[in-house]
Amino acid sequence: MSVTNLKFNEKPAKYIIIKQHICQKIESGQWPQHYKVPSENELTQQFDVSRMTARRALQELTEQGILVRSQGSGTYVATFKSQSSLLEIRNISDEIHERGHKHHAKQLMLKSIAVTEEVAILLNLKNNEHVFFSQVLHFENDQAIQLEQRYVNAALVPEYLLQDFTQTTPHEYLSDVAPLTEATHEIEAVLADDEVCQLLNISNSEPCLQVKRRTWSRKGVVSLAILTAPGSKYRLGNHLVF
Amino acid sequence: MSVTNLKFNEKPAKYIIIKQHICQKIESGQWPQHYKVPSENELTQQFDVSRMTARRALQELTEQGILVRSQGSGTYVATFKSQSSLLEIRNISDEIHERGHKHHAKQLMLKSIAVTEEVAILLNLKNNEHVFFSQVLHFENDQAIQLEQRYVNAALVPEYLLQDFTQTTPHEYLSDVAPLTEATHEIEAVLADDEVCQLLNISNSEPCLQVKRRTWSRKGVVSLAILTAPGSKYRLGNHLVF
DNA sequence: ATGCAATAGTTGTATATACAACTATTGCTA
DNA sequence: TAGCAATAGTTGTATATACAACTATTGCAT
Repeated sequence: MSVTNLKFNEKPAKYIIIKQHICQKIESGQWPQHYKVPSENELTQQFDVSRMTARRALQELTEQGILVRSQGSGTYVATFKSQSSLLEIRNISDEIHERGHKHHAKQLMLKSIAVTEEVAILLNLKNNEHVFFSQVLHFENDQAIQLEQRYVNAALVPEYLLQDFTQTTPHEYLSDVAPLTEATHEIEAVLADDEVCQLLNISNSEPCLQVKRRTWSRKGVVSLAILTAPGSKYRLGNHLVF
Repeated sequence: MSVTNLKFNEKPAKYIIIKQHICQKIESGQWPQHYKVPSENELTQQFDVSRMTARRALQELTEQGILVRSQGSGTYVATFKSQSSLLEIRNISDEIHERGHKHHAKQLMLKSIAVTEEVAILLNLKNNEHVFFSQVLHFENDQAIQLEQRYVNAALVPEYLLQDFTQTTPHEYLSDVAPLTEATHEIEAVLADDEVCQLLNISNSEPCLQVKRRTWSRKGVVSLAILTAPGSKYRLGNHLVF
């Protein structure tokens, strides 16, 4: 959660000092997740700066994912501390689209099931609670290239919203009902199980990229999506190194 | 390269309009890479806004990686167009460190070799030109967990800088000589070849995450690093979904 | 107690201004 | 011609201000 961007022996700019102060509070644990940080006006007084300078500190930390701001309400410590941003990976469907390939998707099922132990942990549910489970198979030029398995927390999402996942990403169908605040992802190289191999028409020795995406609203974990894709290369972003 | 963040039928804010205008120029190809975009003052006049508003547009596009700014010189279209930021993956060494595991690394070699065809393409060299090649094996609690193979463009980096890669990332050893402006990454699931399997002490059926990182200076591609890691899970960042 | 209106507080957008820091060019001088 | 100084232009930091948009609370009226 480093903030400094300056040479030695130079006094950092005021907005940098405020950023460092806030980061220190968060790193030390004094300001936990969801803690309401001082408002722009309070920082203005504390650090004897103009509101625009205090604002700049809050805004940059928000862009870094460390804080979350809400107009009319305040600024809060984000649920997960930000991490150094070195790489980016883009939304897989976007990537396919913009490469000019012909993309379509087919929803194989949508039903209510009892969660497995692993899914229960990731969705923060008790064993055997029910979730909505859907499978969507994505095609590129009529070849299956990615399987999406989505588990949606039934307690947080009304059933009538759960219909067609072939075109929608979570924030598209949930934004009104339960605003998503964050998403976490885990990426891993795996060998798919037999069922997935069959759907994707690959052998069980072919390495696949697997992305587990969890989306959050303020009420808890809303959904878990497991994306499995063989052979794909993903071009990652191009942040400036410094 | 979408910019909009607003509801339908609402007039976007002025700084959003300027961002859209710039994005449109870049997307259409009218403003190619390294094109010098209008200065803050020029945008101020063109759009009849204050300098701070024009500045905000340029600054946000810079944070998105679409533009690059240089004090005293100007603002330029970045080398690679930015992509929608949905995921982040953090620097692998950082990740290991912060998990509290004991990490160390061993440099297996450093020598000058003729490039293979694939490396030549990625480094933008001709076949059989020479590069510096190093292999660094990373350990976590004395177990090999990642192999880093780095190819450095000899024409852009003086030899005396190439010594110990076990502790350094590219921008640490290159920042003075050839400022790195950008880094691109490709991520893939692979099966490692026999040599790599032996170094990492894994079987040749174990899927590995492989990240290819290319770093750039203004003079061209500086280095290619190929990171191969079996079994690892990488926690990805937590950008707000919206 | 419930519902609603007013209010205070917070973030969002926008302007105008000033000076500092840095870069690239111009033009002069040796 | 080569080197240096002055200069114009650009981005960086910082302040002061105004109003808009939104939220949460307070307090009143029913």
